[in-house]
Amino acid sequence: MSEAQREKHEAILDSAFEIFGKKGFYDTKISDITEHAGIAKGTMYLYFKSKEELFSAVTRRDWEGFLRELNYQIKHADGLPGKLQKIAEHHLVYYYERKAHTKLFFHAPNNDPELMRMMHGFLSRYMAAVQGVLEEAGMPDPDFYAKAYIGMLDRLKMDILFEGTFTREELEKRVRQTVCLFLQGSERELND
Amino acid sequence: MSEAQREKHEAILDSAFEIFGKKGFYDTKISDITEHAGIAKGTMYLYFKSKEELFSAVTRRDWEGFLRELNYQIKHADGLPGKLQKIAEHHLVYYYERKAHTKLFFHAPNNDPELMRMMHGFLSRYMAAVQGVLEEAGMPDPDFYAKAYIGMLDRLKMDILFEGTFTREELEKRVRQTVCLFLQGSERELND
Amino acid sequence: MSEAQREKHEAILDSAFEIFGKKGFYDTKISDITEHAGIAKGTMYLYFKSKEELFSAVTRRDWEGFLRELNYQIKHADGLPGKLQKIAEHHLVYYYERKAHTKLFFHAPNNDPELMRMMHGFLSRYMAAVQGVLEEAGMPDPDFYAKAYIGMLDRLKMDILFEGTFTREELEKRVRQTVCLFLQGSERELND
Amino acid sequence: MSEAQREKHEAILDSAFEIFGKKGFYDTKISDITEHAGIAKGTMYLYFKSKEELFSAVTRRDWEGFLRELNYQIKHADGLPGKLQKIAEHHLVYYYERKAHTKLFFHAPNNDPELMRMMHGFLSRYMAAVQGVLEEAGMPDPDFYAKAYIGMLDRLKMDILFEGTFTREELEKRVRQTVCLFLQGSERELND
DNA sequence: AATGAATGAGTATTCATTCAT
DNA sequence: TATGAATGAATACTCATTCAT
Repeated sequence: MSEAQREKHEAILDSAFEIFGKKGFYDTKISDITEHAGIAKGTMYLYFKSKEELFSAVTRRDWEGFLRELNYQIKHADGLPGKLQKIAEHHLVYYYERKAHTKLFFHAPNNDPELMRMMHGFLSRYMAAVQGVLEEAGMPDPDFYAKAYIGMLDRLKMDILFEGTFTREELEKRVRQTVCLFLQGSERELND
Repeated sequence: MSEAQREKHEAILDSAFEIFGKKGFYDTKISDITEHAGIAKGTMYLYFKSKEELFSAVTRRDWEGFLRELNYQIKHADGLPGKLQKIAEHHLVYYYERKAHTKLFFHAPNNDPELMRMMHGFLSRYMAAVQGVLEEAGMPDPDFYAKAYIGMLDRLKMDILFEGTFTREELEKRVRQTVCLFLQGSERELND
Repeated sequence: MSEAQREKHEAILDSAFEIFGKKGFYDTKISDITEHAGIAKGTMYLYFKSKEELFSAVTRRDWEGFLRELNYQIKHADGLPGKLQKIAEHHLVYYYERKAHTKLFFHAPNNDPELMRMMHGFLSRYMAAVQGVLEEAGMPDPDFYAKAYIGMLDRLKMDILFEGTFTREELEKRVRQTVCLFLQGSERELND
Repeated sequence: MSEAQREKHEAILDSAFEIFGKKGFYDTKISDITEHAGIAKGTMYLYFKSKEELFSAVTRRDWEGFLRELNYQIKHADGLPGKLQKIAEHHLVYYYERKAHTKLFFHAPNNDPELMRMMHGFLSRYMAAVQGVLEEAGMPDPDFYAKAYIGMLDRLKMDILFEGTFTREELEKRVRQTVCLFLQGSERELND
């Protein structure tokens, strides 16, 4: 693939990310994307096999970036609390930066087994990364703890996505609270 | 509405729960549901305004049952740990019993604002119930803690839904672990 | 048919005249009419065989009234000009009084051969009445002249139906002009 | 639009004129038209927005031809009687040639405001042309006389459309009679 | 490589009519 | 007679994908 082709490939992905993120999979027409990219409808099919595959490619690029950055953050943080904090921060900031593209996560194609498999793979890699951190620290049952940690983060992202007024400061507070809850539990907060 | 009508209304909901749960919203044809219910296509429209509304009604009935049972469990449990345990158990058992209907949760109509609003309402009521338990126990920032707790449970349900071999025993273990993590944190598990 | 039945029969026709006249054949639902008449849907079918037949019956009643009155007017007028004037007056006043029911004339069922035949019959009787007047006065080719006269009137009714501001005075003026044109032609109006 | 496209556009209009004219708007399926034109169903929608718009386009093309020819005839005729004769001839010949397409005029879509507006516009242009002829000849109240003249013609066309045996000779006779009636009236025909 | 005209499968919904009560 | 719940036929339109140029 030539340099020019690589650029067109990226341009299509950029447009698709924009439009899918704004209107969702089903409300997006191929022509919406190709017009936004300034190319003909047929051209998209030279680069991607189908609308579903284009959506998959958008998602894949996004997730690969997520995981690359995640692993970088984990590698450059020290200690379990430090690493957990970076993980939480990364998770929440990621969605904070994609507030305008929520439909990418909530209006995906409903019945594409290929996409399902891919998403499952990404979640596994995310899981594995967190599990690795916990194992390294000597945590037993890292599978359970990793899932629980990610679950917390995933629920907390909701406010970020759908509450227009959520600030970066509140986000940082959530990060600290989550790490603290995960490590020390909530009991110590109770009035005896 | 007569008794006979109430029964037909329920019968349609039962069929819709079955078929939507098995094939998802988009892959289900109205005729699939009405044939399964043994009625004519037009009859469905005497009871529900549209396919979307039928899906909403199925979801609503299910969620109302979820919340009714949840509140019952909370009321009849004692102490914070006891109540948290019942909440976790309820959440996970609910999905355990609906393993055969996963599409109900993952293949809903993508862009029905009415349904979105309704789901949001149910999540709020779920949140409020958990928050109430935490507040009662004197927990500060109950909003944050409730979200984190529900997040953990929601992530853990995934294995239940998609891992065919998940047993009731494993489920009970997950419940105990979750309560323990939530109250005491994970740090104490570390090998120093 | 009992008296009560005759009354219900008329009540249904009255409702149908109202609703068909306001919304047209295709945009009128049987239930619109029966609700307006305060009866059940099925009851209509005890009095009329179908929606088309109901429309036909409405039209028939209206036309029969038109023709009855027409013949009465013709009988009680003297001389050709007098009779022609009454005919014109009757035609235009008839539509003037039905300004609120235009859809009865312009949104009839499109493909009901029965109705077509019936309408044709009424037009023939209308024609015959006018022809009779002309024949009586010794007019040759009364078929042609009757058609021409009715054609003029029918075109002139349009303003009455669709021009909201049309007054009874203007209507009377039209009547006089039409009779005059028909008898004496337009040439004498020319500036030589 | 390329030459090939212009041709396809016309081909669709031709087919639609045929089928609408034979079966009427409501009894014509889009697939009837596209099959007759030898194209796919979707292709029609590349050229026309909807079934209604296609019908409008057919009607428009037909009326534009009618008005073009009308104005040509008027321009090339001399004197009021000559011009009136050409108008009558044109009106009646037009329908004579469309005897096989009556449904185009009597089974149009019932409630398309766009089409109503368009038809109104064409009638106005027809009116204006006739009015122009009368005004030019110094006729007072040309609005009334134009309407009356067109009304006569419009009623006379009926025999042409629905009487299978109507000949061109009879048509010419009707034309002469109509002009004569319009100019000189019918009174002079009376036996005193 | 790029184009964009042509294709055609696929389905929710309405409402006149019936008939058991 | 009157009711009204149940029926089921019937059809326009969209848009992802193809392929001749």
